Amino acid sequence: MVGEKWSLLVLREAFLGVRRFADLQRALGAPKAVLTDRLNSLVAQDLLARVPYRDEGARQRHEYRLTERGRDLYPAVVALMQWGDRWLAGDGVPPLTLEHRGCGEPVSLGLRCAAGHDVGGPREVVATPSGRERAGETADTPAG
Amino acid sequence: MVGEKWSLLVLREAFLGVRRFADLQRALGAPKAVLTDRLNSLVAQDLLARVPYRDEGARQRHEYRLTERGRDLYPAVVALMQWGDRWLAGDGVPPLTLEHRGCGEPVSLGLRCAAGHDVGGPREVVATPSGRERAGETADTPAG
DNA sequence: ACGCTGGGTTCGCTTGACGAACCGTGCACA
DNA sequence: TGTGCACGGTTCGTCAAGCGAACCCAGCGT
Repeated sequence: MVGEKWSLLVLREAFLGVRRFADLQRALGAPKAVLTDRLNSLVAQDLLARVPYRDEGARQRHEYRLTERGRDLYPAVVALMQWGDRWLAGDGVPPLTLEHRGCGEPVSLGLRCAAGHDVGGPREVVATPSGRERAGETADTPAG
Repeated sequence: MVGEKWSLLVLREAFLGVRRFADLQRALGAPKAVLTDRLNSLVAQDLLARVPYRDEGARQRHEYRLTERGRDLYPAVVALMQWGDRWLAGDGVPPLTLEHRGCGEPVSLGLRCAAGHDVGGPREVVATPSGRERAGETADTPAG
């Protein structure tokens, strides 16, 4: 659903507060036609909403704002950003630090279980489809 | 980098312990040619490694295992899975619950700041490129 | 010698991404 | 009253990527 080339990038910009077509285009460098298409499908999927706005002394236009469904993708986007900051540092794009509004401390994303333990990675996790056993794949020792 | 259509799907299966070409192809339904291509580029990007194995009474073959770089994408994949379980439930694919190995409690992904506060969403976060101010976009009230 | 299996490659077609050019509405200014 | 401009698109032709079906090859068991 977010597998098309620009979808996640558009959402990332949306999370950073970019809402206008031209700003998105500038920020991403995507061709207009593709951006139009991607925005339309994000709207169709109810990840973005097209809302009218008007600047002082300008005609009415539309901007694209996150819906609840779209906002809920925030962790996924942050996870990818953190990965990029960790592994792709120095590729031209400076890392982006996220700070908790008010408290000012850096924000990070972590996996933890209901008992409060931090989870380090896929090895510490067992996946079961809705409680039942997963059929006999090679799944007993994941992710090595 | 993970924007090609199947990359994240391949990684998801990898996190679930699927390592073999044929199993990946069965699980994903991707055409062989595309899967080959995707696996090669994931290997080239050092997200997967191609390691030899041999089953009893079979010839030596290769399987694809996550590298550290690849394993580090786990939070991103989990985030997308949780999003899917929340918003796409009932679309045929049953949700997958992740349990902490040993403790048995369900695992979930959360955003929190260094002071220990849970962060609810993009509104509670201020993004700054490596500490400096972001240029005058429309970024003062993000993600509405 | 033969066939089976896993892991591919090749082929022809369709779909998507791309940049450049064009369009149309409505404001500002002359 | 007309001209220019900016935003937000659409259209067009080209080129890359995704697709299913068919084919291929190494090596094992029989």
